[in-house]
Amino acid sequence: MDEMYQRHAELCKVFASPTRLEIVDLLRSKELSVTALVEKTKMGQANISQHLAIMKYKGIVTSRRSGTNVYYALADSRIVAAFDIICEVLAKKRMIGA
Amino acid sequence: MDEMYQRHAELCKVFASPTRLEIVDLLRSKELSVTALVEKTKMGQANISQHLAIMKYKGIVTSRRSGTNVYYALADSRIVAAFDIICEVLAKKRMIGA
DNA sequence: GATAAATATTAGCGTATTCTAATATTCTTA
DNA sequence: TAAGAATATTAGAATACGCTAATATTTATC
Repeated sequence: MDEMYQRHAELCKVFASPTRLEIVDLLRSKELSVTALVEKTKMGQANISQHLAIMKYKGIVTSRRSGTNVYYALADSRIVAAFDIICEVLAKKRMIGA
Repeated sequence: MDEMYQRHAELCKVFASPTRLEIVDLLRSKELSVTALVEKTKMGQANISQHLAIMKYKGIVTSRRSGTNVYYALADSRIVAAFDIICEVLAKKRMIGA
């Protein structure tokens, strides 16, 4: 039971980084290569690779190789659902002014 | 746009701690005093108070004083929905064996 | 096989986080 | 107003995190 919260927290840590959230958002509808993610996020390549490695290890994304490119995609569509719920909560907070 | 991911991440950080997740879970159906939360989580009082302060600042919980007791409750029921979605994703991962 | 492009890995620095111990504050009751 | 219960705050240590720079690996093409 206690270990369950630990596992839950480990998974949530994935969403505790702005860069990883941006990656999730970019992958919500289609897979993208590392290069594409680097261009869109305007972050360093090593950094993006590290974040993708973390997300893959946590089971949030999958990867597939095609030539020299590696394409990443979300492993579970419910991730987007959770993402959007947090956005709703944020939007509500804005209105209240918190 | 970029700041949106920052704010989103700040909110998700609340769920990146096993102790805070346990607090959210304990508060899912009813408000509880700090003492009750300390007893149920078996963590130090200072620690629980700190976590509650973080969660209150982030707008995840509300508090109400009654005598010497302070009762905390979830501020938005959708928090539980997001919590449960992550649990579903975790359960699926268990089956796959990741 | 050498070269070039795409991606991954490693090391290290600065910062943030979580916990404990000690102390302070708030509120009730006598 | 003094004492005790509930809660909050502060300081400090150990650990974890996110980024950059440099280097290594993988794959395709010549």
